[in-house]
Amino acid sequence: MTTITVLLVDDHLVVRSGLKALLGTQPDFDVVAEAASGEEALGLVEHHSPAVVVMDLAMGAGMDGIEAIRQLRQRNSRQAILVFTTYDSDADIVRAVDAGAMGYLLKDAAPDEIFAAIRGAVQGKSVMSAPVASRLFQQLRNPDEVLTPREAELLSLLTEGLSNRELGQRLFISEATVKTHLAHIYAKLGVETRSAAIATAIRREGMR
Amino acid sequence: MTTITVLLVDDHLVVRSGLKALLGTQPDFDVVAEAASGEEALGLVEHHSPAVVVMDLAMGAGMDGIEAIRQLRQRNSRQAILVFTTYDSDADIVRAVDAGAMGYLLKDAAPDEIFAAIRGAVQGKSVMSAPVASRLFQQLRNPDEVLTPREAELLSLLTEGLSNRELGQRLFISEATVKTHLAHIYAKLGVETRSAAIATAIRREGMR
DNA sequence: TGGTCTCTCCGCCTTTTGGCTGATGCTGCT
DNA sequence: AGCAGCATCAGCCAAAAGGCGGAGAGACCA
Repeated sequence: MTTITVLLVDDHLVVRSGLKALLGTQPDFDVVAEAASGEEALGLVEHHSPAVVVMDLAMGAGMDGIEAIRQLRQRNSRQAILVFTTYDSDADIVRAVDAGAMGYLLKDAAPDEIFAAIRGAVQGKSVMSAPVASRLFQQLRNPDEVLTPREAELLSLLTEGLSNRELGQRLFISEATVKTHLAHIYAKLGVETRSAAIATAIRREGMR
Repeated sequence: MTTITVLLVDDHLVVRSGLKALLGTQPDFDVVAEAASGEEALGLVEHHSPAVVVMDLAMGAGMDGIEAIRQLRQRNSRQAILVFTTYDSDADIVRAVDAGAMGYLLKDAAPDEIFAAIRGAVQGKSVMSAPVASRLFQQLRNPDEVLTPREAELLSLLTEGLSNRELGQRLFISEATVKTHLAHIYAKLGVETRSAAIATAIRREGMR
């Protein structure tokens, strides 16, 4: 039995100590360090070279989890990165996998599920919670409903409450183009109005 | 030194065990039970009569934290109830205090802050995290920005993505009245458009 | 080469929203 | 009695958003 060294990254102390206590019940896990922010995580990975990084996405201040994952990947570190977060937002899942995460777990996952995910991650297996997986499958099944990068960008700005004119200025495109994109977004989201699009977008993305 | 019995209520196992580990470092705390849902919490309070109930607001399924607090209060139980949650949403704070919570802590609070809050709660003191307190003060200082019940009702429906016409039909008022209410809501929220109102409303309410 | 996506842009027309002013009835407080 | 706040409604007008059809440029892939 090989020992698996783990770095925990979460801005909430209670979550870190809870996870640490949980992993402590397994003989093959060794939590070698904890970080409360993305910046801290980068430094600790350097010094400890853990086999697995378990990372929350929503970090209170500074670098968020996605960015931390991206930077870890760029430094060609060989850590397996597991996302461990509260919400199963479509955008977060895609972005995390895109950034190089090996797996995606929800915080309400059963202990055994968490253990299995970590053990799998070091072996190169990617593991995700059932709700997360089903979301991804649905996206694969309905490619029509997947926003293009540009559309996603627009939608994101839309949830800031910008007008068409402002959207155009911000993205350096004409208002006509903005309207075209919006029409496509509405169709894909299955809504008829900007308001409904904002509502579903914000709710869907898990927020904050 | 008296021992303070505590019931933890949170749907996330890691949070519960983290909090338990944290409270375990203090000699005067005794976590007598844990619940993963509001329903479970009600039963456990019956059997254990803890001095303090530490409760998360966002429970995955079933009864949410606010409702659990309300029901505990109705059963004239003498427990001090502490809200321990991730987001400092205006609405949640108000509703929790209204339902009978003694304090409102954020999950990123420092350990000492958590300890102090629990010890204070049994003595009838109400404690809240600094960001939470400042939100409440701001509401007291700027009563102009507090929505009337009717306005809040409208805003809530607004975040469903309804049009003015639909709002009117739903509330049995004319479209003219809807517009009047909306104008007031925009002014109080400090926004100019429906979109921005929806965005700030949903974000402010903490969501999920 | 041809087909498909994506992003970009146009015009025209209808509907929706928002700003402004003003007004009524009710309630509660002083 | 008088005043303030709330909820209700109206009309008018300008601005914003949305629906419809069409279209060109570049990327990518079979």
